[in-house]
Amino acid sequence: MTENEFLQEYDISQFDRPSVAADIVVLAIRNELTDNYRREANKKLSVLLVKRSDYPFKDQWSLPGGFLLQNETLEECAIRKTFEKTGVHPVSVMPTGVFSELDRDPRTRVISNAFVSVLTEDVDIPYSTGTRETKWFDVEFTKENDTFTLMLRSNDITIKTVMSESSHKFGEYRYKYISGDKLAFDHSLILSSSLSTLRKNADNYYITLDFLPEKFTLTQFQSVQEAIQNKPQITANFRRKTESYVTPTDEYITGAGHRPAKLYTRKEK
Amino acid sequence: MTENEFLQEYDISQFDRPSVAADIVVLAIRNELTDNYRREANKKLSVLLVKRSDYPFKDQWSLPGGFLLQNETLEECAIRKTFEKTGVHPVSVMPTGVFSELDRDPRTRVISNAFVSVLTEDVDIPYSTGTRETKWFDVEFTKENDTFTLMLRSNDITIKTVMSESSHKFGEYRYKYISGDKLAFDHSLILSSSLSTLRKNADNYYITLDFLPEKFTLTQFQSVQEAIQNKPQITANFRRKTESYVTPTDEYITGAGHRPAKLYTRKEK
DNA sequence: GCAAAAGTGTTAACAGTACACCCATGT
DNA sequence: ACATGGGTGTACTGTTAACACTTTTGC
Repeated sequence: MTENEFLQEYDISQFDRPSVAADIVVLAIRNELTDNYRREANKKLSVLLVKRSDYPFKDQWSLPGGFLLQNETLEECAIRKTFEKTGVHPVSVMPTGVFSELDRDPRTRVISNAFVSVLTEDVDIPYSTGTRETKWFDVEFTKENDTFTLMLRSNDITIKTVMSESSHKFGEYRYKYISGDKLAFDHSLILSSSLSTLRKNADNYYITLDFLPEKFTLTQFQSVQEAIQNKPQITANFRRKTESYVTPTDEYITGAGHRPAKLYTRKEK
Repeated sequence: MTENEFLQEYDISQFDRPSVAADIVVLAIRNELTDNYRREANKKLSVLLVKRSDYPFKDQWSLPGGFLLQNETLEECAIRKTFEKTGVHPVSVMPTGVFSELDRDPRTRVISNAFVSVLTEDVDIPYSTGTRETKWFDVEFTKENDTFTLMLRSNDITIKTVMSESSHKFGEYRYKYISGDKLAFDHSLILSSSLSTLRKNADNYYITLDFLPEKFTLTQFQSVQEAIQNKPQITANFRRKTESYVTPTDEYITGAGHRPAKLYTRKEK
């Protein structure tokens, strides 16, 4: 038998196959409102959640996501789903892990591939449009002793989940539920794990830069870095540390009530 | 309709489902032979490859791997496959990425989940047992300008693949084939990508420690670190840098023709 | 005794931290 | 004028690199 004959007779239905999905943690840096035209807004990290309209977990909040189509890669699936839910077309998404536990979906075996997308350009955040089924939630993920708390807050909804770390091998973060509210499926765990992975990886500046637009100011860069890692930086030091990662252009941003900021592009490695 | 009624009527066959597989880069630190009873052996990184006995890619070398069973997670699948091919039962394996390109398998759509396992305890390496269909190959993966070369050497076989980097976003390394020999499927690319991911992650000492046995000497630790990163360390400095990652026990290894070495355990984070 | 690995001490260079300070702008 | 973010200089501090050196063992 030749290779061609073999392939013609190959029967794919002889193996059980799980369903394969992508779930995306869509994050945005939300500017808090200020009454001062000069003052820079406070930055908060928000995540986009979708209220499920069907079973299973009907009416519960979940990460956007869906099943992989036959003619797309997982990254393409994640980008497509992000676009369908937010209207934003990210150039790329960051993989944060695969969730293959047996009972994570009550319908059938589903392997979920998690991704993170950080939107750094201004998004129209439908923060309080009553009846929509997608909403942005402020994210706080904090550790106290061995307990992790995920707080998700929209203007009228608070989802609080308490977890512990179930494994921390090979730089992967995995959590298990202790008490409190839950998102649909294991999405509270996927969200926590993806956020931890993003935070850890973001100490490599290239990863933050991959989320920024082509041209950006150093303050923008610093804001995104601070929002992701939830840690303030001293400007002078941040600039020196990131000096080798960026190239200055000769363009400036004006009209902000203070000295114009130089635009930079990322330096290729 | 209730959630239970929904689940009873749910038809999983309505969606196309790809096949899901795990492929494992099984690495070992091979000791080169020495004629001096006192002298420490030179350390080389080796990878376990399997000669395919069936179509497709019949008679070509490939990474061990196989399809996910319904009652196991991807990690369990990778551990099972590692055991089936090497006889070694690793406590855990490190995920290094998902390969979901459309045409990577000529039979049908297959999503491959890549893992790395580093065996740090002495393995019986069947380095030159003629007719076996699994063999250890010395690994060299080097970069020159924008060209990457993967050299795999067994005693009588040399597989040399030349590649370029196809993407380097979000800390993921992806390569594309330029010229030379190939492993079956896209396994040359998976191997290169997994090795790069391992090397980068290994600058976090916890990841190297995750591969070491419960008790180890600092020289063992340093050897594994050096083999993975292919970079010699100055002992005095290595010890100071890793001091906060390990806890000394009061056991010693004797009988090596020189001063006994203290055994250490990894310090939990 | 001696070769080899185990393990320590000393110094210099470098990168990161904290903070004081000046610059350029729109209202 | 002035508040604000943009941007720079400097002194201090902790980490890392390089290398010289001592200790302990089996043959």
